Order: sequence, then structure tokens, then C-alpha cells
Amino acid sequence: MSTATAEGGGLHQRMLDTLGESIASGKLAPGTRLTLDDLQQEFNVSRTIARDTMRVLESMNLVYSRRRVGIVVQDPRHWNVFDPKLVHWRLLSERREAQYASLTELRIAVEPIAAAAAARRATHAQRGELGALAAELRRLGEAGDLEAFLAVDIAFHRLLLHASGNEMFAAIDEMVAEVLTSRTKQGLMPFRPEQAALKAHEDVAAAVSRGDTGKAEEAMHRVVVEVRQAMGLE
Amino acid sequence: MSTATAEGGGLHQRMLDTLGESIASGKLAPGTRLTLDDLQQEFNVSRTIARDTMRVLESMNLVYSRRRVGIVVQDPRHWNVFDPKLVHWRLLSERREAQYASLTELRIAVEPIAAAAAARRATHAQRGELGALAAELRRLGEAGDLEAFLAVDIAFHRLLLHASGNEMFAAIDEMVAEVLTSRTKQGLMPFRPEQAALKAHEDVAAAVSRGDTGKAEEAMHRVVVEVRQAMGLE
DNA sequence: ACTTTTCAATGGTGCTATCTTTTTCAGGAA
DNA sequence: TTCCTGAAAAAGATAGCACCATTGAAAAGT
Repeated sequence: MSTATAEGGGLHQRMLDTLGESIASGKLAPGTRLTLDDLQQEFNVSRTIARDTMRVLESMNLVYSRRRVGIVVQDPRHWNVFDPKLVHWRLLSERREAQYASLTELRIAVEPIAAAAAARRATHAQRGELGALAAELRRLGEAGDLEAFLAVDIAFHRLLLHASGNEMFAAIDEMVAEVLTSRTKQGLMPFRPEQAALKAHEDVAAAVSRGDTGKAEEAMHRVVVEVRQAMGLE
Repeated sequence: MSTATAEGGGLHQRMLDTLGESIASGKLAPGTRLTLDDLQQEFNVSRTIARDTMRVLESMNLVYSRRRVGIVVQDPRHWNVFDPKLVHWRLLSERREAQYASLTELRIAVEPIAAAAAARRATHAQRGELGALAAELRRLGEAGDLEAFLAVDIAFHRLLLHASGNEMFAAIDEMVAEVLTSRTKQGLMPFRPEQAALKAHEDVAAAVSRGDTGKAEEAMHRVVVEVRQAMGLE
């Protein structure tokens, strides 16, 4: 993807990012009426580009268009909230916290089940790699290198989600990475990862390695349980 | 959405549905190269429509387009598998079973956590309604009216997902409905819903009603546990 | 290796058809 | 006269079409 309102991609991408961000942030409130004519003027683009952009926003259910009315910003409850572009825009907005909360809760739900699935379906190579990452995690955790720790932590969770063999689980890997990153960057992580967390990661890797679905789920549950408490979910 | 290759919507919708279905089913293999010129001829539409369509498919990561190359069908691992349109197309294809499996696993992951969230955040009205639906479920279950049972079961799960207050959970309600429907239609359900399942639904409603997150999660776990076993996940 | 050619997307312009909403206006009843 | 009603007309916006210029990248040729 293009990311950000950056200059990057074509006109279409820029217009899409700008408008998407405006809608996601609520700057363009639901019910707001736009017209292609206004948009082409505002963004200084041709009708072609304006159309393309609105079609994409429409396919994400951020807007709908009706004859004689124009293009109308949809109520948030209709948005395709799993679209990575929308997730990205929402994380850029001031309502970022709400998006993090939703994502974290999703993670709490999915990761233990993904661990169980991985224990059942991971390839031999994946099982090995997972163990290596867990070991690396302990090394970096005890050394106190938070930045490197984050990178490996992301790799660990990403690999697990993919090893689950469920493409829907795999698809949330980017979002999980963003949650982990944000948690570290905002200092919500203890300066030095806790022993319990390191142990839990190792247990996940070990359980997946020997195909123990129940233990894998339980260990991954321990990994996310701290997040759960931080969110006030139990 | 328009649903199906039906006559419905505009040219854009029809072309999108047709192409999307072809890609989702694998009839158009990853790596296949298309050009706008070919497409406008094949579908007998203007360049505008062909462009719009491909832009939408591109935003779903079903294709990517490069200059001088054309429009290329993406590898499935890049697809936005949470896009409701894509889910729908996959359920129409011969690979429908794989999609059901993924969705079921997602459901197993999400619903217990959604129940806990609902216990915490549901409105007063939602708590009451959930109880009413659970009672209705028992009545219909014991009467053996499978069709009506299905309708209420869907309403129950949909309400719970929405009451969770997590818009990402709410967004999977349609998918859950399709899974439940398919399970009933294909006779995967016992002719008469089991007592344990009826009890579990009631327990979910009761726990949500009194705000007991732990019990709500546990009870919803019992609701999905049968599905879990049917899938060979434990 | 470098240059040229070719191909297909990117981006733009202007037009017609069609669908809906709003407005207008005529006609009848109070 | 005034007010309401309903049909017809007008207007506003997308839907869709045809065609054109530019640009970037792959492939062919030197």
C-alpha cells in the first residue's frame, strides 16, 4: 500500500488517502453530501480520477452514491472495518485509541485459537523457526534491547498467525504488528519484558512444536492475558 | 450489496461480481494477465466501467496493475479476505468448504470474547432482548422447528456481536449468519438441538444480563465447543 | 551495455442518457 | 379568495460512453 498522505503513488492514491483519512477521522461527518464536480475542483483532478476514487470508497462502504443526490458519507456502522486501508486511516486519526482497543480485543480473541491451529497445522520449518524466535526473544528481553525485542516479537506473532493455516488469521498480521509497535512506543510495555511473558512465548513455541493444541492455546492465552488486564477486560 | 451475478445493479456491479467470482473461484488463476482493452470487449462495456471495476478489485488486492504489463491476478495470500464481497464470492465457489472452515474457526475465536465484552458493555435493552431470544430458542428447539430455530439463533448471535461494542466483532455478523445457515441446511445440526446447547445459550444470556464477563465467556465457549469438535480442533 | 520501440496503464476532456428529487402549476374544494 | 392536491415539468447529479495525450516499463534491437 501507499501509506500516508505522502506524495508517493498516483493521483488516485493521494486523493483516496486524503479523503479516506477525512472520513475515517470524522472530519467528513456521516451524511455529508459531496459531488464529483466539487471533488474534482477541490483535488484538481479529472472526472476519471474522482470517479475511480469514489468507487473505491464506495466498495469500502465509506460512502454511497445516489443519482441526483451525490456521494454521501456512510454511517460508521456500515464501514468495512477490516479493510487494512481503513484501519490505517483510523490509526492516523485522533480516534486512534478506539481503533487500538478494537484491534487489541480482536487479538485477544484470535491469537490463542491461532496458536492451537498452528500446533495442528504448522510446517516443520515453521515449528523450528517459532522456537528460534522465542529463544531470541528471551535473549533480547534479558538484554533489555526493546527495539530489537519488538521486531522479533512482531516476527513471532506474524509467523504464528500464518502458521495457523487460516488465511483470515494470517490477514490480521499487519494490524497485530501495529498494535505491538504502538504499545512499545507508548511505553505501555514494562521496560524489561516480564519473565512470565518470556516463558509464555517459549511455551507457545514448544507446544506448537510438539503439536499440543490445548497447551498452545493456554500458553498463548497467558501471552495476551496481560493485555487483557491492561484493557480492563477481566 | 448486489449479490450474485444477478441482473440487479449497474454494469459496474455486474462486471465486478462476475470477475470477482472468477478470481475467487480460481477460474482466473493468480498470475493471469488481463488488459483493459480485452475486458471492455469481453464485457461489452466502456473503458470507464472497466477501469472502475479493476480499481475496486485492486483495492481488494485481488489484482494489481502495472504499466506495459496489464492487470495481473494476485496470489491469494494478498487478498483482503475480510472483505464481505470476497467472502461472498468464495462461498459461491467450489472452494466454499475452505471458506466455511476459516469462518468457523474465526467464530470460535471471536464469539466467547464478544460475549465477555457484551457482558461489560451491552445496553439494558440488549441484555433483555438476549434473554428473550434465548428463551425463544429453547421453545423452538424443543418444538423441533429447525427453520424458526435457525432464524432466532442468527438473531441471538448477531445481537451478541453487536452488543459487544466492538465494531470489528459486529462486522462479522453476516458471515456468522451464513455459517449457521449452511450448518443447518446441510444437516450438520442434530435434528433437535441438544439440551446442552440450549442451556449454554441461556447461560450466555444470563451472564451477559448480570454483567458476569467470565461466565459469559465460559458459556459461549460451550456454545461453540461442539462446532470445535465437529471440526476436529481438539 | 545501451538505445529504441512498443505496449498498456495513467490521466484528461466533453458529451449523452437516465434516474430522482424538487419545483411548478393547474384545477378543484372549502 | 385561499388552500390543498396531484400531475407535469424542470433541474441536478450519477451512469455510461468515445476518444485523446502522456508516461512508464518491458522487450527488442543495436
